[in-house]
Formats: sequence, structure tokens, C-alpha cells
Amino acid sequence: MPHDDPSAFAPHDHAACMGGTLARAEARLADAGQRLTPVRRRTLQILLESHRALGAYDVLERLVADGFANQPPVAYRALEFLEEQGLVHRIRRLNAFTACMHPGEAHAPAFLICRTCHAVAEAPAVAVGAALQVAAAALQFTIERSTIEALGLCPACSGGDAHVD
Amino acid sequence: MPHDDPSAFAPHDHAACMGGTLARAEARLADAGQRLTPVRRRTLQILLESHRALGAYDVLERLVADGFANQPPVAYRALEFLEEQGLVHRIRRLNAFTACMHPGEAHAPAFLICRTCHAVAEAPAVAVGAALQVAAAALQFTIERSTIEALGLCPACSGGDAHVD
DNA sequence: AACGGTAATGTTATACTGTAACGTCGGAGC
DNA sequence: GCTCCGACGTTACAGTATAACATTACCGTT
Repeated sequence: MPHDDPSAFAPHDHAACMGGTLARAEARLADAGQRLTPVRRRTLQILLESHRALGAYDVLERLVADGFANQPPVAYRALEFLEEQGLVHRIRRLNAFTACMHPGEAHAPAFLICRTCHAVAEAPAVAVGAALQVAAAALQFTIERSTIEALGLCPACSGGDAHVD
Repeated sequence: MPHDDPSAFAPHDHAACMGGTLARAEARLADAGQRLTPVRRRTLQILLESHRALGAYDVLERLVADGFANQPPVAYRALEFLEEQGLVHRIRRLNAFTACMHPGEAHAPAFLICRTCHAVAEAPAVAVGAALQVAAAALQFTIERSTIEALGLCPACSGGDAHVD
């Protein structure tokens, strides 16, 4: 096991977390014969900088600061590409995007979204996916992609009901 | 058991399905001391007419045809109200809304969305919810609301890979 | 090195989704 | 009748996303 996935909610060496994830992402792209162009690379970095979900326009704003054009397609194209490559996940509840924490591993992840600090953790969800498969099978439904998201309080924010932001 | 929930995917007496669901919805509102005003009632009916998810602007279009004002808040307010009352669910993946098929029963439903015919079924998902709780608990996360949606093919559309629309 | 094809990006414009804010109306209770 | 409050009307705008087409960069071939 090449890495042991600290939760986004737990304090951890974030520089290492970022670097490692970025490295795995690059490896994955190389395998797939896809190009990690400057916009794409920068977009991924931006998302990796925090365990939070950023809207496309937030990402765009950051890209603009780095000299890229201030046009929505710039951000959307990079995000879409990264999502197709499994390097970024879309958080539907927030209309936002977050970097995948373990690219390359097959996973149908569940996202835990803290409504207070807006951290987003990717939870192992094999069991959840399996249960969903069962429920779908009962209706003869064939699942192709699934969205599993939970809104609530992360450990840091639920202690003492502290509020941030 | 007052009703036995035919799946949206299975052929069924839709008039009865609609009528029954509407009746249960009314009962639920009466219990809660809430008013089912004309816009709200009509909005619910519109959603009940098909087992599909409609965008707010689709609903609005139908409302306009019935003489209501052609302003987004008209639709959004009715939809928001109905969702709060548990009579309507929001399908995040589609930015759309669908009528709840068994109002009044406590449920954290999973939605199965056919990418071909766009039918949406509400699947029993107690097991899925439980699995999600477990996954969240492992990270000390407290779930308040969850979104569980699957995109794929309904039985009718997966047979022979037929395509509609 | 010129050529040609494909992928990526630049750019413009616009469609779609959602909400803030304030004014008006109508019914329920005093 | 008056007042309060919840629902609705209306205006205006904020936020999210994509279509479509022009241009450029990259890569392999000749």
C-alpha cells in the first residue's frame, strides 16, 4: 500500500499529501497517454492546496492570477479533463470540484462535506456502493455512475458546536 | 401497509399512483398545519404527472400555461416549500426536481436515474444509508443530510440497448 | 524542413440555474 | 376595522455552464 490516506479532517503533513497525490496523478496521466498541460497542472494544484471544494469560478480566479485567460471555458475544460481522468471529483451538492485523494485506485467514493468549515473528505465507500448496487438490482437498474455525498459536521467542527466562517 | 410502491420503471396504473400520492401529500400537509396553495398544488401535480425530474424552468413553463406569473421565484418557492415538506426531492445530478413517491414515510432515498428515458425511481435505501453512516462514523463525521443518486439504465432501456430521445 | 492532422487553447457570446430584495395582497385573530 | 403574517408579484441580478468558431501548439510523416 503506497500511501495510507489521512482523512482530510485529520491534521496531516499536507505538503507531502499534496506532492504525493500530484505525483500519482502524473503517473496516471502518463499511463493513459494524456498530457498534463500548464492549465491542467495548475488547476490540479489549486484544488490540491486545500481539502475543500472550489467552484469553477474560484478556480478560474486563481488561474487568472497566474496569467491564464479570464474565460469560463478555461477553467471548465481543465476541470472536465481532470474529472474524466479520475483526478478530480465533482461535488454536485456544492456545484464545485475537489481533487481526488487517491487517483488510480478504482473507487466509487462517498464525499463528506462539512457545512461549517467546508472541508471535503473522500470516504472509503465500497460498502455503500455495494448496498446501492443491491438496491438498484432489485429494480433491474444498471448503475453506470453514482453520486454519494453527505452534508454534516466534521470532527473539528462538531466538537463544542464551534463555528467557523 | 397503505400502498405498495410500484417502481417508476414498472408499468403501473399511473392515475392511481398520482392520485394516491397526492392524497397522502395533502394529508401530510394538513398534519403539519401547512397550506397547499394553488401554485403549490399545481407544482406537485406537474411533478406527479411523470416519473421524471423536471428543471425549475420546466415547471415554471407549465405553471405559466396555467396562468401563473412567468417569474423564476414562482417555481422556486413552490419547489422549495414542497421539498421542505418532504413532498418533493431534488435531483442534484440533474439540477431538477421530482415528486416524492411515499411522502410521510421516513426515508433517505436513493435515486436511480435512467440516462436514456430520464425516468427517475426512488429506491429503498436504508441499507445504503446505514453503510454511509458507518463510513462517516469511521471519520467521526456527523451526517445531517445525504444525497445518493445513480445514473444508468432502467430495465426498459437496457433491454437490447434501445435508445430513446 | 515543409506538411498535415489532431489536440489544446483563445475568444465571443449566450444559455441555464438560482436568489435577493421589496412591494402587494389576503386571510386569521383581536 | 385593524394589524399581523404568510404567500405571492415583480424587478433585478448573481452564479453556473456550454456552444461555437478561430487560432495555435504539438507530433509524426515525408
